[in-house]
Order: sequence, then C-alpha cells, then structure tokens
Amino acid sequence: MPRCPRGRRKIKMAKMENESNLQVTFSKRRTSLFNKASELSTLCDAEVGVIVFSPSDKVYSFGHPSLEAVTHRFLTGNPPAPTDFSGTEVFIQAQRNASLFQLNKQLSRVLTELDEARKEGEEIDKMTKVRNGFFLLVHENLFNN
Amino acid sequence: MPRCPRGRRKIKMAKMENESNLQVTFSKRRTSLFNKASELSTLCDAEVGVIVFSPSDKVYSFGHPSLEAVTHRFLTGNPPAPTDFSGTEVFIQAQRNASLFQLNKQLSRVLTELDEARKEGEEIDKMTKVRNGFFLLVHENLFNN
DNA sequence: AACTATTTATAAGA
DNA sequence: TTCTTATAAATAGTT
Repeated sequence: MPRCPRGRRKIKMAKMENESNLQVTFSKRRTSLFNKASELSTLCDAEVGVIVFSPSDKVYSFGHPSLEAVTHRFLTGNPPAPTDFSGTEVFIQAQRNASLFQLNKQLSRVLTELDEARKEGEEIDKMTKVRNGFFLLVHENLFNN
Repeated sequence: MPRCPRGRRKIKMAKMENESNLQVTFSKRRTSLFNKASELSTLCDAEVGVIVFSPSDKVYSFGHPSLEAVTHRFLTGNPPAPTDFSGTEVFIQAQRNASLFQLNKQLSRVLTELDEARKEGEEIDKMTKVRNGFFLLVHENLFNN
C-alpha cells in the first residue's frame, strides 16, 4: 500500500473550519493540556487548575490537589487550602458530601447570622461561635460519609 | 567551541529535587501550558481557564474569554456567558447566576475566616457547645429557602 | 538567556 | 474512533 502520510503540518492559528477536524483536535489537545497541567504540578509541586468548555458546552476539568482547592485559593486571593488533622482538604470533602446548592443555602444563613450579629453590635464571641458552628457543620460532613 | 549539548533527556515524573532546575522548569512549562491553553481556545473555539500557584505561592492565570467568565460558568454549572455583537461578554442580565457566583465567593471568604479562627486555637468544648443549636438552625433553613 | 540533541505532541491519512 | 507516521514543538541539560 502506497501510504503517503505527509506527517504533522503547521496549521494557521485560527478557528478550524472543518468541523470534524476540530472535534478531533479538541479532544487531542484537551487531553494533552491536562497532561501538561498534571506534569507541571508533580514536577514542580505546583497547584494547578484547568477548566475547559467545549464548543458544544461540555465541561472538562483538572485540578491538583483539586479544582475546588485551586479556585478557592484564587477567589480568596492566596491562602493555601485548609486541611484537617488527617491531611484531607476540608473544603473539598465538604463539597463532595453536601451539594453546592445546599452548601450555599447554609452559607446564606451563616452570612445572615454574621450580619445580624454585626448590626446588633454583638460581642466578637458570638460571631466566633457562628463561624465555628459552620465549621463544625462542614467538618462533620467529613465523617458522616 | 566544542559544545556538547546532550539534548533533551527523559526525566522521572516526580518532584524535581534540584531547586534551581525546578524553578527553571516551572517557568518554562508554565509558559507553554498557557500557550497550549490559548491555542486550544482559538483553534477549537473553546472556553479555557487555567490557574497556577507556584511552590512559592505566586499566582498565574490564563482565561479565555476571561478567567472570571470561565470560573463563573463552572461554579454556576454551565450557562454560557452571553455576548454582544462585538463579542464582548454581557453580564447585565446574568444577575441570577451572579448571585450564585457571589455566594461562592462569600463561601470561600467564610471558609478562610474559619480557617483563621481555627488557627487561633479554639477550645474544642466551646465549639461542641455551639454545634447542636447551629446544626438545627441550618437544618431548618434548608427547608425555608 | 541562548543552544541543540532528543523527546513529545500532533495534523493528516488510513 | 483508533492507529500510524512524518513533521512540528517542547524541553532537559549545558553553556
């Protein structure tokens, strides 16, 4: 068989016109992007998060130590993710066990409590109690599953 | 000049021991990761977000159309960001999604506060005392919202 | 930073 | 989709 693979060719850096080729390329490059991200994190001990939405709106993600940990750090502007005594990330575990929806409902209540406490000019002690209560709620989810 | 570059060599996929090499590799690979992410987004018309924390906690990021747009989509679970005729993202009517996004930001902040409070060394019995009442509070709220 | 021998990634094709 | 292969890119070790 007279194969004549011309080998890899340079392509124009613009949206691929052929829809079929685009699909294949998307799949290949997405995979290798995640591999690169993974390698970077292990080789250099870095925290890396990657989120990709396909043109057809499917979502793919990678994260080390987890995507949630990385986005959390980013949103809060840097503090490393808190871990419990067993070395498990608190935020991540909590999200696995409680749906984000429920967690947000709980958060609403916490924030309301905090606001009320502030408006009433309550002692710092009460605010601390509320925070700790929420912390325990989250933390408890770690061990109820 | 008798140069003798031995060329690229395969390396073990583990944290690099030589700190100096690690720094260089981190810089090189981080750059190319962002390039790959950029290429993926333009070639395949995909939305891509990348966040990297260096071992020394410096943060680097890439996003198309913007990192915030991508994380927003991710946190709110998918709705594509609306764009106007010029390709600019329109956030005006994305209010309902924004609320959830804000909640996530607040959640991150609260978790950070919790972590800080925790570091200050709270007595366990005090936290336990608060738990039951707070738990009921949150539980009620789950059905009132 | 620059260099280059090699390893990887990958665009087409089958 | 999965495999192949020629070629483009990335990059580890040096300088």
